[in-house]
This record gives sequence, structure tokens and C-alpha cells, in this order.
Amino acid sequence: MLSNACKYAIRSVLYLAIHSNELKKIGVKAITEELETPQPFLAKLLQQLSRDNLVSSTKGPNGGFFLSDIDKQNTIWNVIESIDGTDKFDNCFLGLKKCNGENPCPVHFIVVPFKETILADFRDKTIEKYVASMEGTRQVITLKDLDSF
Amino acid sequence: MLSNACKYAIRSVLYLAIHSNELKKIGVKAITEELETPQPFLAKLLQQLSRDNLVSSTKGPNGGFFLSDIDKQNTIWNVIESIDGTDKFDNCFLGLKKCNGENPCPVHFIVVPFKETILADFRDKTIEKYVASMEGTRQVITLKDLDSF
DNA sequence: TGGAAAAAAGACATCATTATCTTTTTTACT
DNA sequence: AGTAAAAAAGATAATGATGTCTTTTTTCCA
Repeated sequence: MLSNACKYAIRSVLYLAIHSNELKKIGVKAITEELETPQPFLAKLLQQLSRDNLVSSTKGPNGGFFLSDIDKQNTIWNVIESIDGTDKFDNCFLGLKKCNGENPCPVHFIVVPFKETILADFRDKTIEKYVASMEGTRQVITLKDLDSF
Repeated sequence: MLSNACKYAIRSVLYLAIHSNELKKIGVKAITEELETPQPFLAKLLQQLSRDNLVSSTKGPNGGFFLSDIDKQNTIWNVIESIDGTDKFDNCFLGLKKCNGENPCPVHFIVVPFKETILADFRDKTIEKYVASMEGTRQVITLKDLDSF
């Protein structure tokens, strides 16, 4: 569904939302160590996110990446737009260009409700709210590929 | 979610389920013209499906591909197993290896119900039933990338 | 003002998916 | 038997995603 690149990007943004701020910037190296993602590859992704104003960064000593309060008003959807593009979500599950409610493919009515649910979440819920709901329901996990307890 | 290869394969199987039988075999060329898929690529996929006994075929003049009644007892899941493999469905939406109900990623509880619904459909519903339900609810469409009316 | 730290940028390498092309095998029909 | 039709099989090519490496730019700090 999402590319590896996009998964890395989403995890990075959530990680930065939780652990960084204007006063606490985090370097690529530290992020990749936490998230266990390929270092130069994630650097590229963070550059892209930075160009699209989804993460903030400063160069030089003590520089690094962080999420400003403004950045936290963006959504997962914005991240997907930046990295993968969102065309794929418009496409039929079986690849039929003309598939729609009038002219449904065999799995159309199974897939569409899911799409609407998850895409609404991605589109409407800000990063800030995402993090808040994770904390609220004890869903905070290390995004690292390790046990969190 | 599914590769192009797998989408082509599923569409081919459904197409053959509707339009072929032991007495009416269909050649690769005719199938690719209907489905608008790359000809040699689909040929490879049909070979694979044939090896896994998901479609039947005969060589020589008047030969071609078809679905026997036995073939129609298979499922979409079997097709996915044959072409893409099903590992991807076990993986977390954000790529976290340890994501589960105890230790959920931020989208876990949004994604899981969908997965269960659609995978149950793929796993339990035979091709035969799929075709029947398409007909029953007037969802029969040409699988071709064209208007069907 | 010089050195070091860090992101930014660009060029390059690798791999899987997608797709094509050619040859071989099987089979029906004359 | 010979020929043509069709799938089967194998080799090759093109593309995009993934990943790495090197150089440049910016900025802090001594």
C-alpha cells in the first residue's frame, strides 16, 4: 500500500512530533538509529519533507530536524502526498480504470468503506492530534523495531 | 497493495471463470485483448497459475486456457499466494515488525478490521461463489478497461 | 576567522518488478 | 508424416524503488 520510503517518512514525522521541538533538534543519525532505517535514504526523505515544510531543520553544529507547532498541524496525508503521491488511493483495487459505484469491480464494496475510513483519518487528523490520541489510549510505542516493554 | 501481476492474474481467473469451460478454451491473445494487459507478461502469469493448478490449459490447435469446475473451487487467496505471496498481509501498515494488539502502531486499530474483512472474503469465497455473487447483484462488469454499458 | 558539525544536493549503485523476445514442446488436423 | 497452432520455458531488457557515496552549503563556536 505505502512504499517503504513513505513508511519511513511517516514514522520519522511521528517520532519527531514526540521527541523534538524548536529547542531539541535531532540529527539524521540519531533518528535512523531509533527507527532502524537506512541512514542516507532517510536523509533524502527528510530533505523532501523539509522542502514541503512538513519538518523543520537547521544546519550547522547543534542543528538537526524538529517539528514546530506549525508543522504539527499537518497530517499523515500531507506526508503521503510529499513522498508517494496519493494517486494510488484513487485507483481500483484490481486496477480497473472505470471502476466505481455504478460499475463496480468484484471487490469494490468491500474495499471502499475501508478506504473512506482510513483516508479520512489520514486527511483530517493532525500530527498533533495523532500523537495526543496515541498518548491518551496508551498506544505510545517506540517506533523502533524492538519490543517497547 | 497487490502487484500489477497479481491484479492481472485475478482478473484473468475471474474472466476465465465467466467465459471459459472445458469445451470453450481461450488463448492468451484473446484474454489480453479483453483485459488490456501486456501479452507476454500475462502468458507468464498464466503459466504460473497453471503450474499451481489454478487454471487449466491444453496445448496445440484449439488449445487455450480455461477454468474447470474443480479450478472454480479455488479462491482469490490462492491466486495471491501463487503470484505475490501473502506475507505482505501479515505486515504492519507502517512496517513495524513488532506491531500487534498489545503493542499497536498508531494506525493498527484502523487497519486491522479492514484486513480481517477483506482477507476473509479472499480466503473463504470460492471463485465460483465470487462469480455467482457478481451475477446476483448485477455487478458483472467487463473486466476490460472500458465502459461496460 | 578557521574548523567542525550538520543538512542539502547530486551522482551513482543495486534490486525487484514489469515486460519482451526467442526457442522448445505438445497436440490437432490434413 | 507434415504442418500449424498454441502453451511452456528460458533468456534478455526496461523501469522504478531502494539504497549509498561524495561534494557543497550553511552555521555555530572557539
